Amino acid sequence: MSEIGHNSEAFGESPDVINQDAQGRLRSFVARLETLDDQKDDILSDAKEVYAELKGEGFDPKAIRKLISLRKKDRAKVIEAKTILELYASALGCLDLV
Amino acid sequence: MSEIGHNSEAFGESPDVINQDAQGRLRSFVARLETLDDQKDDILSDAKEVYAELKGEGFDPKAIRKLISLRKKDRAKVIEAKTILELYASALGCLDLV
Amino acid sequence: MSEIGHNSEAFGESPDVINQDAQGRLRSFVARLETLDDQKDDILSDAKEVYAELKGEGFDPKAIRKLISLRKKDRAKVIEAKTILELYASALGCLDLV
Amino acid sequence: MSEIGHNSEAFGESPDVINQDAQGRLRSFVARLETLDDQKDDILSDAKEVYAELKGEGFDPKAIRKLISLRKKDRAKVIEAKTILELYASALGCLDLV
DNA sequence: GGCTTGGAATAGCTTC
DNA sequence: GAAGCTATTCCAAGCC
Repeated sequence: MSEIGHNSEAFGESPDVINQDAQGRLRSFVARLETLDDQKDDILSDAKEVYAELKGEGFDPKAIRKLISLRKKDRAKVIEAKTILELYASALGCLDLV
Repeated sequence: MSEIGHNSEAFGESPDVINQDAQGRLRSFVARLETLDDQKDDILSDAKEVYAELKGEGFDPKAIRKLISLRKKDRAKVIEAKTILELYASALGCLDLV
Repeated sequence: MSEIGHNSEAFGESPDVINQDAQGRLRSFVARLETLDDQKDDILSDAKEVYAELKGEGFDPKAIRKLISLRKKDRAKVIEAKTILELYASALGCLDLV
Repeated sequence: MSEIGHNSEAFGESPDVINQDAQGRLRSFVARLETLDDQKDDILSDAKEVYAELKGEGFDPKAIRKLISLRKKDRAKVIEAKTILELYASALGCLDLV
């Protein structure tokens, strides 16, 4: 393991200097990413509140999640999935379950 | 079973109808949630760019993902660490001794 | 799109039909999976009994669940721990130095 | 924290003796539960293989999961219905008819 | 019986 | 484009 933070002898190309530079850039990248992650968590938290609110008004959170998910998904794919399920159920003779 | 937005008092209307008010609130909730979801997608997109950038500078994206994940877990772990001791005592059936 | 068990080549038959062979294999797969699922349920049932028993002896089931979960994670962590060091080096862009 | 494993002065009722006993029983319970958990993991692993296999034959794993889930729920309902019937028959003193 | 936690499944991104 | 890994989502079991 090479000692990080040990500034070796004022040479511009020594491995340690490279590491120190890399370390600085790494810190910067990590900071940016963690900031973004925090923002994402805030948004998820907000969404959670909205779900709590609508639940408080008597709506079904689960149903609304599903609804939003469906709106986001491609309609064609939804239909295809349903078709396959019916196909298999039919093969098993339990179409009534679908 | 009581249904929100169900306006069938003494009317012969279909049960599958929601009143105007509930419909409006539902639209509002869905709009808010979809806005939040869009923002989340933007952030994920930004993070993606950052990963592309750091990769371009020779860093390993996978490793940095792991790093950030570990840092996040560590922060979370400190918070729950205080409960573990009690938990162990409780597991031994001698919580009263702690 | 190629569909397994879809025997409609040049026939006017419904697309929602599976051929005999595919149907047989499907039945077989489902049977195997349902057998496995039954076995899993038996095991979960046994575990439930153990938890009831230990609760009867004054232990805290919730704590013990947590304990077992932590032990499982620990074991997993030990296995991956050896990769983390390389990962950190990699994150710094200096894997070659390790 | 009380020192576990320290057998204090040969008294049968000291807390440490109680703890040692509790510790032994705890170990036993944990061992039983972890064995069961291992078995469960084996079964899940087997199921995973089956899903991989059927996928290899062109079936849609997701659809089959759904199908099995539906069949399971259905069976549960059938069993429940039968139970209720027996319950009523029993109440009417005509269990022999069921 | 709902609510909350934990585990399993799915989907998306990454790499080969 | 297929396969593995990670992250999110979903669901069910457990507890109050």
